[in-house]
Amino acid sequence: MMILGLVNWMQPVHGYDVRRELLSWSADKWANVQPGSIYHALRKLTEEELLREVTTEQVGGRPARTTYEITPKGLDELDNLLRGYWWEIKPVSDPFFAALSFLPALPREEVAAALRNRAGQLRAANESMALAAEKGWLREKPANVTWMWELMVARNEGEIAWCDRVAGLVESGVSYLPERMTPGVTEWERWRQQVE
Amino acid sequence: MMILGLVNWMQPVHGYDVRRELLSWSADKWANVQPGSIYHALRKLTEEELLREVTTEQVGGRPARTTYEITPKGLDELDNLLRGYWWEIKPVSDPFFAALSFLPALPREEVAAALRNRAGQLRAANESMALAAEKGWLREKPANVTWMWELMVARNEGEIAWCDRVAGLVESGVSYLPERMTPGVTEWERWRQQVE
DNA sequence: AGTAGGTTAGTCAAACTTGGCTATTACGCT
DNA sequence: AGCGTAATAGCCAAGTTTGACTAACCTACT
Repeated sequence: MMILGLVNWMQPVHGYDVRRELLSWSADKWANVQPGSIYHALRKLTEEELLREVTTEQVGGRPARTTYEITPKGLDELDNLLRGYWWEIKPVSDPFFAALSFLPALPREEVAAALRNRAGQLRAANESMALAAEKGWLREKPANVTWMWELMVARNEGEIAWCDRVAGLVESGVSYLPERMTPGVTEWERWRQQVE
Repeated sequence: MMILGLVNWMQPVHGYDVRRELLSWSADKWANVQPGSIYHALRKLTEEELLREVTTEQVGGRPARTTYEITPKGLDELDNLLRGYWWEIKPVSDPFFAALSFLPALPREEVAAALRNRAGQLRAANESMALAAEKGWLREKPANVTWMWELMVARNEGEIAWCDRVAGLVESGVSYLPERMTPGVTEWERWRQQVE
């Protein structure tokens, strides 16, 4: 868990601080930690004795805030977790693959257009990151943050080339079917006709 | 929803068929559809009137199987969903980013080793895909399946280069800290000492 | 002084996901 | 014939995630 690492780093902290830090990293996008999950996670980790409550203070009539810190057991577990993430590749789930697997369901022109558009979006993302690097924005961040961006850029570059290439193929009208099948009216084409 | 697309494609189908098809695509890895989710999804989609039950037959003492097909409303919704996936880029959540954000928590040699290892794993994955392409394995699949693989390969290539480059940087001992900060004993280093 | 709008801190029910479980039938092997 | 294994079909309780909501406080402007 991400949360454990953050608590270790920022301890002693209360939930709201963790939440703000995560949002400032836009971690809600690349980890799956929405605000609502945080408090649950903190309680669960405490139950497992990886965290420990420090104080519960209340300021005025606002909700009481509980502060947590990590336990030795938690430190150990975090070390394990981290190692796991570093050494193992877990294939990530990308909804674009789902789209891709239903490729024949959209008309060729649209698929090609969507691919070009995708390439464009990726290019724009890369450029804005490059821009941020040029201006000092990154100079204030630790190196690993910069590297994170560079990783995204690297992945995106591969994908841009792919998008353009496949868009070309789709436009060129190559058959989607495996070689040995005879082309003809497929299920998909029938569907298209129904929707329109 | 992925399930909706499959039902449309295979209709009329019962849950178990969908499950097998998804597993045969290893869709449990890149979509989040584990066997258990399928029946729930089917019922929910039926409730929303995107699907419709066709028959419920029973063979011997086995659980009765219910067959579903898509409704016109479902067809429409699927069309929308698909367009969304094609035209919008949704940043994917990758636990490796989490690892990366806690980079200073591991000793340099280990980070470098893990990165080299990662590059190696990615290379191996790419090679095995290339191999599968050479042998006829792909010839039986529709083109979009091949393209899907090529997309993974393309992304991986970018990442391999990145891994090697960053591994080099880490080994070279560059500071993780932003330029204007003075190097010194950081929080992280103190942690390392505690764990060891 | 009043009030609109933001910040602080956390709760909660509803939705979703998981993966292990059941119980039957079919198949392969000795 | 007997036995172990695999396939068939789906259920369900437990665990997670979500995002909308509350309710007080602060501050800055008119």
